[in-house]
Amino acid sequence: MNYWLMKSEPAECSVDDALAAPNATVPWVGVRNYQARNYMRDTMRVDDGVLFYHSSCAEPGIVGIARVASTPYPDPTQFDQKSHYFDAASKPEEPRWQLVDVQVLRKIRNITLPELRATPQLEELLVLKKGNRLSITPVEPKHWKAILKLADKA
DNA sequence: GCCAACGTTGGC
DNA sequence: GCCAACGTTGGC
Repeated sequence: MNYWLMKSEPAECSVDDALAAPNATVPWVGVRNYQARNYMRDTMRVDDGVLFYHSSCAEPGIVGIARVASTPYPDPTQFDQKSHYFDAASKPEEPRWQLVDVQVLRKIRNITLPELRATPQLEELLVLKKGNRLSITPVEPKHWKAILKLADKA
């Protein structure tokens, strides 16, 4: 069992949007970075833990606990000419972009970026590292536990 | 809007 | 394969 942090822009898909979807499950569309894709395609397993993170917004932070809810499959938006994520170079017989479904299990209070940075146990959390831009990063078990503990603090 | 950091592209 | 130019991410 592995753990992950996955960034989503709330203007695109917030944790509330995900909760409102059938089974609180959304396809993680729009990843167009090979390293992030490789995590979804090659490393993620169903039931892996996911920290749902809001990025590019007023209060960036971890807002939900989720799980990987499917095996990888082609991101349909890469073939949709009207989509912002359309990729003309990707062919249906050889899809370039794969995704997984993510199911939100519970919404938590927003553990904000400043709070994460102020937590000594999270010093090595990848998403806090300088220059990190990856939208999907692995999370160590000790970091997962520390964040769950923070989630339940008042 | 700014800008640091990083990824991708494409000419050579 | 190198690397400059360009595009994107994402916090502030």
